[in-house]
Amino acid sequence: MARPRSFDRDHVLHAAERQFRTTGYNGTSVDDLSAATGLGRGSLYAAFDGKHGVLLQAMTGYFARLGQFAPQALAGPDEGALERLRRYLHRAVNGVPLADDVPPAPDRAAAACFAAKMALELGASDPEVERTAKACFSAVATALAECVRAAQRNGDIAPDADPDDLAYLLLTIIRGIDVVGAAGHSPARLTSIAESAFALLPRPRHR
Amino acid sequence: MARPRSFDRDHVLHAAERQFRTTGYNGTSVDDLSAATGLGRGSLYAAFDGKHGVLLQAMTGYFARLGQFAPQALAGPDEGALERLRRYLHRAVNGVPLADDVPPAPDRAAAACFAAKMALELGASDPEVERTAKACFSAVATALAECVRAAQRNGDIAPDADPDDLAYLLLTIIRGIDVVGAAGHSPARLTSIAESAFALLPRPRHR
DNA sequence: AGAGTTCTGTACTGAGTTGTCAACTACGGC
DNA sequence: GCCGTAGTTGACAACTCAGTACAGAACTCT
Repeated sequence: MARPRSFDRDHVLHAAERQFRTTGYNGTSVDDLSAATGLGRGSLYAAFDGKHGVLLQAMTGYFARLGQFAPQALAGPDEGALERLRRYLHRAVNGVPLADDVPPAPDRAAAACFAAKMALELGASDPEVERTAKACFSAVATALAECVRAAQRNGDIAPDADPDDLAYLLLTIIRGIDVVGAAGHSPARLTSIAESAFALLPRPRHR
Repeated sequence: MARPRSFDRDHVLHAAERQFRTTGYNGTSVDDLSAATGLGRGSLYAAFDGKHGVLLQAMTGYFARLGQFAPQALAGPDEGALERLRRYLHRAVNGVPLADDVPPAPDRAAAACFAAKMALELGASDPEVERTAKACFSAVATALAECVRAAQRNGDIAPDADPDDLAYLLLTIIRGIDVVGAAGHSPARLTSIAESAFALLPRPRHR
C-alpha cells in the first residue's frame, strides 16, 4: 500500500561499483554516484545509507557474484581441471568483468578486482571493507583448491603438492597480475606472466 | 645569499610517502600533509608545487630507493643467488619498508608497495603516476632477472627457463602478496605463499 | 652591521563536499 | 475516487578542501 521502488537495486549497485572501480572510493563524490546510478541524493541515503553504505552493499554484491562465478568456472570433470586452471589464470589478463555479460573496463586500473582495489585504498581504516575483501579472496582460493584437487585426481598435478597452498599462490598471482596491469604493463606481458605461472605448476614426475 | 631551507627534503618526502601510503592520495588533504611533514602550506607549494607535486616527487624518491635497493639486495656471487631470491620473496611478507632503517608500517595495507597503491588508486587517470609505477616494477624485474641468471649459472635454476619471464612472475607474486596481505590475511598465510612460490621455481632436472 | 633574497606560516577565497529536510509524487487498499 | 504510506526530488546549510597572497622571519654576502 505504498509506492514501490522505481529502480533495480542490483542495477544501481553495479553502476556504483563501476564508478568506485574507476575513480576509487575517496575519488568518488556522492554527486558522482548520483549521476552514475541515476538516483537522487536523498534516495541514495534512504536506500543505501549514503556513500559508505553503497560501497559496502556493492562489495557484498561483488562477493556474492564471485562466490558464484569462481566455483562455477572452476568446477567440472577431473579431466578438464588443469585446463580450467589455465583459463582462470589467463582470465586475469583482461581484468575482472563487472558482470558476466559486461566486458571489463577498457582502462586496466579500473579492471582490477574490486575487492583488491578497495582493500588497498581503505585497508586498515575500514575493517568491514577488509573483511569483505578477505572473504572474496578466500572464496576464490577455496574454489581454486577444489580445482587443484580435481587436477591431482586426474594425475595432472603432483599429488604431494598441498592444494590449499597452491590455491593461495594462484590467487596471489592473479591479484598480482591486476596490479602489474594497473601499472601499465602490456597485455602481452601479462599473458606471458600467466603462461609462466601455469608452466610452473608442479606436475607429476616423468609422465 | 639567502635563507636556507630549514627542512630536509628527503625527510619531508618520506613523511609524505608514509601519509599517502596510510590514507591514500585522495584520502590525504594538504593539511594532513602539512601536519605529517611539519611544513606550512606555503612551503609545500613553494618547494613541491602542492599536493600532486609532493606525490610525484615522493614517488620519484621511492623509485630511486627501489632502483638502488633491489639490485643491491639481489646482486652478489652466483652461489647465493637462489637464497637471495628466497629472501626477497619472503621480504614481501612484511611489506615494503619506508626506508632501509625504518620498519614497514604495522598496518598491512599501509605496508604495501607505494607504487602499487598509487597505480591502483589513480591508475589510468594519472599517466605520470602510472609511468613511475611501471618504472618501479621494471626496475625490480630487471634486478630479479639478473639474480635468476646468476642462479642459473650456478645450476640452481633450470637453464631453459626464461629469466625475464621468471622475473616478472616473481614480481607479480610479490605484488600479489601485498594485496592479499592488505585484505587481512595472516602473516603465516603470506609466508606460506612465499614459500610455495619459492618451492615452485624450476630446478634443473635430477640433481 | 646592513641589505637583499629566500623561506615560513597564517589568513583568505572560491569551489566542492556531505548529510538532512521538507515538499512532492505515485501507488495500493478501502 | 480518495487517502495513507513510502519513494523521490531538489535545495539548503555547514563544512572541508586546494590553492593563493601577503607579511614576517632568517640567513648570507658585502
